[in-house]
Amino acid sequence: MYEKIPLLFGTEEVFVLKNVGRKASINSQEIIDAAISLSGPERSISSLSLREVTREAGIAPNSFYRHFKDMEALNIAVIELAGKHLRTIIRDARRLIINEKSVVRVSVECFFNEMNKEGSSLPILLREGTVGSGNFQAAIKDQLDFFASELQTDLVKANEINTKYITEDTDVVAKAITQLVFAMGGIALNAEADQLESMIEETVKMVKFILKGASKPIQD
Amino acid sequence: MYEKIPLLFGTEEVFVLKNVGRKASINSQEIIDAAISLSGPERSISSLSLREVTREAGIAPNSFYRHFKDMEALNIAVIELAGKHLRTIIRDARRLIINEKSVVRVSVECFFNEMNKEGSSLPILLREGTVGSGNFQAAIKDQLDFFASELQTDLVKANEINTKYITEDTDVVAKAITQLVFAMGGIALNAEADQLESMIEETVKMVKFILKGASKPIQD
DNA sequence: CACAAAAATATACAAGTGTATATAAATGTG
DNA sequence: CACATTTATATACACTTGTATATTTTTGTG
Repeated sequence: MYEKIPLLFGTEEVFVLKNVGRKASINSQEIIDAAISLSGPERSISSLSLREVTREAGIAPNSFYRHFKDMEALNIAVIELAGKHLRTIIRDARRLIINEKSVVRVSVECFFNEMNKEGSSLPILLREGTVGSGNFQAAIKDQLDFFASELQTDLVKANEINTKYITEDTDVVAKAITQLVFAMGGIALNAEADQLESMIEETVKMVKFILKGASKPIQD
Repeated sequence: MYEKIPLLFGTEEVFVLKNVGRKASINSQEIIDAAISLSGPERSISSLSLREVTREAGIAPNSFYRHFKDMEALNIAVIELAGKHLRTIIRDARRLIINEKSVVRVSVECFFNEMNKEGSSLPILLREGTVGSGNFQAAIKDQLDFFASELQTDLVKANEINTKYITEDTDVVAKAITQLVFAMGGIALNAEADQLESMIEETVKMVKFILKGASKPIQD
């Protein structure tokens, strides 16, 4: 798709990528969307066949290779997309936290609501557990670690502000909350819509238990 | 394999199952074992093909049908077996609890150790997350609910004995601990052997946080 | 308008799949 | 020993899969 064009830039020779020939009419995103729409409660992303995905995307099987090396590459791309999605959700959730509602409740509610939106990529991150190729699993682990790491940062900050209690072992607490919320989210995916509210309530309780259990009064 | 034999038993007609014809030389257990040995970190049980399993078991593909209706039936049988396995482990763990070591530590250690034994069916219960046919997922959910329910019973008992603190919301606490231990177990499956000890330590901490966070002093 | 380059498709093939049907092997009973 | 009955295998078929190779379609550039 691209051609390297040498240019003299000052004394340095640089290259510019130049587009020649036919423009790509198939978008990688369309393939990703097809994979997401095919995956569901009964179907994990890592079990989809190349032909299934291209069929859903409405393209020829071989066209796939212009965009991804193989199915593993596609699956990892989907996971990374879902991770990005997740981060924007949580960032947005923080903005909603004015003062009255608890941080925990707002975050969990955002998480669960976003997860139930049509075409969301979040469910994939929750469903795909601990199976798949090594690289695929590593990609999922990276996203969870990312989530946990941001959460830990928040806990540390909260410790600096709070004047009465501090949270111990912020790394373990962040990991525990992450695992728990993701596990509960995964269950909620298969639950009925009318059970969602009570599952949110349960998850909030669980997270609060962890936070309370990991806190101790400051001694001075 | 069996023939219904009508018998007059008092005034009631009853049936006795009688074995005629060829004795079964293929054991269902062998097929189950084949499935377990084929599943691993890179391969979920629900993604195995019928022919793969029969090949591993050393039998003809069609012989499979004498023992299971289809792959879903086999997968569910494996899950139920793993569940039984899990229950005996936890029962044994309780016997080990004399007094010095904490209940939490002993249970978690047993869980993690058993999970790493060669040919253990436990990993399947941890790996297979929230994908697969409806019946298959329901089978997994049943096992986790069973685990959580036993745990809740223990918590209620502990409340009756303990004279200073009681645990609130024992159902939510049991569910949280179950989800957390299973999630951590799933991660540990893919971890290096030398990280196992620290993961046990982390899990113990997490569970204690939940228990502590859900407890309050008795007021009289 | 040619012409080259890239994108997308068409065709093809070997390998694997679930399972229907037919056959063979093994076993208890008369 | 037959004979019925059940277990297990053999063969076969239609279908799906990943991908190699060849071809067509589309586009930018001279």
